[in-house]
Amino acid sequence: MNIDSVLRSSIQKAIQDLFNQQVDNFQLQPTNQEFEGSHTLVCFPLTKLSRKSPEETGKIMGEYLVQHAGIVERFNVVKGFLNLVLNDKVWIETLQSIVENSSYGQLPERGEEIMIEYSSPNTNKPLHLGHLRNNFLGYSVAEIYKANGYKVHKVQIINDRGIHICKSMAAWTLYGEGETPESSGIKGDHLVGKYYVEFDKAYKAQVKALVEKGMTQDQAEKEAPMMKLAADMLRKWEQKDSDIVELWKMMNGWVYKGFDETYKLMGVEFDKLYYESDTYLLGKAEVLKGLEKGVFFKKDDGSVWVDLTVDGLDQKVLLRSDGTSVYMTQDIGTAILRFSDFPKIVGQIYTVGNEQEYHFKVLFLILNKLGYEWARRCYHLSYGMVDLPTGKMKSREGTVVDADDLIAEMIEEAEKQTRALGKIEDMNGEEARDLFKMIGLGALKFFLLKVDPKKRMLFDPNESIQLQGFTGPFIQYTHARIRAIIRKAESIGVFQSKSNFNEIASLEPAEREVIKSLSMFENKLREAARDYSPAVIANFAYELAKEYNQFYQTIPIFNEADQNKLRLRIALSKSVADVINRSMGLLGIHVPEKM
RNA sequence: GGUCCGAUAGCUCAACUGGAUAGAGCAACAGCCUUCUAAGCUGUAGGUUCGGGGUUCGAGUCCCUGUCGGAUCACCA
Repeated sequence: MNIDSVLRSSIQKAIQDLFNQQVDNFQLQPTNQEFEGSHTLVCFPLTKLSRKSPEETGKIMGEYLVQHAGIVERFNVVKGFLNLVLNDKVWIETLQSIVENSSYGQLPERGEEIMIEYSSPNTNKPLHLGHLRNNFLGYSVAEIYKANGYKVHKVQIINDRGIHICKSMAAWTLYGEGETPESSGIKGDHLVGKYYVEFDKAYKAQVKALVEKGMTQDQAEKEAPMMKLAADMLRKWEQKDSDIVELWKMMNGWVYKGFDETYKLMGVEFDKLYYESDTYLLGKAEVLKGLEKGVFFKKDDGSVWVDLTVDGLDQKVLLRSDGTSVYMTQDIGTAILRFSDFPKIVGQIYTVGNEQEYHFKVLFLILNKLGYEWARRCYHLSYGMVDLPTGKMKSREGTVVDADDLIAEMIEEAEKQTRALGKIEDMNGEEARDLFKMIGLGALKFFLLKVDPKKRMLFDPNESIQLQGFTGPFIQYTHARIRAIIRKAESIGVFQSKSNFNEIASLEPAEREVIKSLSMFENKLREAARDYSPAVIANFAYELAKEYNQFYQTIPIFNEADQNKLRLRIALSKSVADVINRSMGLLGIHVPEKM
């Protein structure tokens, strides 16, 4: 049963009967901890209907509900707030229905498909902390949408061409001496990244030398031989020069192999990959069509523009005067391509940092102007930058936190702290390694996902490896503890008869609180999807675990002589473990049987 | 300069979209292991929600204004 909707319709009926009015937008909120009750009706807005004081209104409503709504046991009114105490039978029935619902936390199929893009790295350097936030967010939002009944397609666009990769290619050609991942033992993406740094070093030295010889900064930046070489490679690549294309393929191949390893470690995956080298020429035809339709306009020099001044934005170039595409053109083409690849999707979610907010605003406006109905359902999942205690991450200053290094450190730290507690002596080597990985990654993912995606966040390495308090491992630990209880319950045969809680008359407060938390899960799922926010799930999972730990601490489960009550406690525990497992799964975090 | 975000306990974050005395974790202090895992639980202390106006029964939340951060405004991606 759904308590909220039952209660809402009772309240609606009460208003109807008492005040002879049709209202359905009254405010029903959770009761504050300090007052008795679970649901609170805010009475101020109702005073217009009742023409009585808020207190009086609350009292009348409360009395009516106790008499007519079967589920309200008693009430109290504090100021204008009507606090409702539901009878324990309702909570017991709620638990019963959660226990019996094997797909609790999976909302019904909507028959809609949606696409989500995330990761989308450049191929000239390895992934870093910013990519971790991006990937974890994208993966998690995809899972949240699945749980909301959507069919989800996860994609990324790999920025595999352009001047950035040519820089790495240029430096490798000059200084590489044939070095490969195999010959050096360096992971492919890191090796290519190494030459990207080499390029930058050599380039800067050349610019400096030219400026000292009297060139202006601008001129020097264009004239430096390193840059000319990279630009030349880009030109040759576009002309499909076979030597350059071979080199490009080889180095990108190294990077992909490296990325694959990192993605595997991170536990993210994709249903389809788009490559910029395939899509960068798309969109031009669309722009020309739009030009014919009069959606865009042409300037005297031949360049094509969109005028967004009526939308409060500027004019934006879509085709250069030489007829070539820009980034925006390509994104228009890619969006349309994706809708023809997946004709059933109703929209797209782009997981991209907030520095590109303007870009996506423009992109969606343009798609809309081109007449694509689905443009309304395109959403930029914009997230804030990750800062370090030392300030911003800057690749040039070497303050970037490398994804592979960070994950390795987290796992190492998890191992150190786990071993120190001495609880895993009976595990074999492989089990232990899996556990360290689960805990290390759980800590990292939870740390990055518990914060509202929109907000920029601070990554403090010391805090992220903490395993106590509002952390992933705290929740994993709660799960492991419950699993120990379930194992014990199984060994003494508690599950042998089917659970039926009808004969239980009342609950302990701690039990009631846990059921209350459990019952919020599906609402949280909807909220998380609506807000594109895994943080909603992270907060929920934490609240649930905390609530359960209080129960665990105050009530010794197996001391209970009444078999029905014992079964209820075991069933309650199992439901918590299941919901923790499921909600952590939505964050891409695994939970252990023991830790 | 225009536009858009943000500012909440010493630190990191919440606050059900306008509701009650603004909540957690970390750090500090004081307690709880012969019991189902102490990666836990209980308590103490910590606040002019950046400043100033306004809107109303009620504002951390909405409006105006100022201060301080950040992003963005390329025939770059």
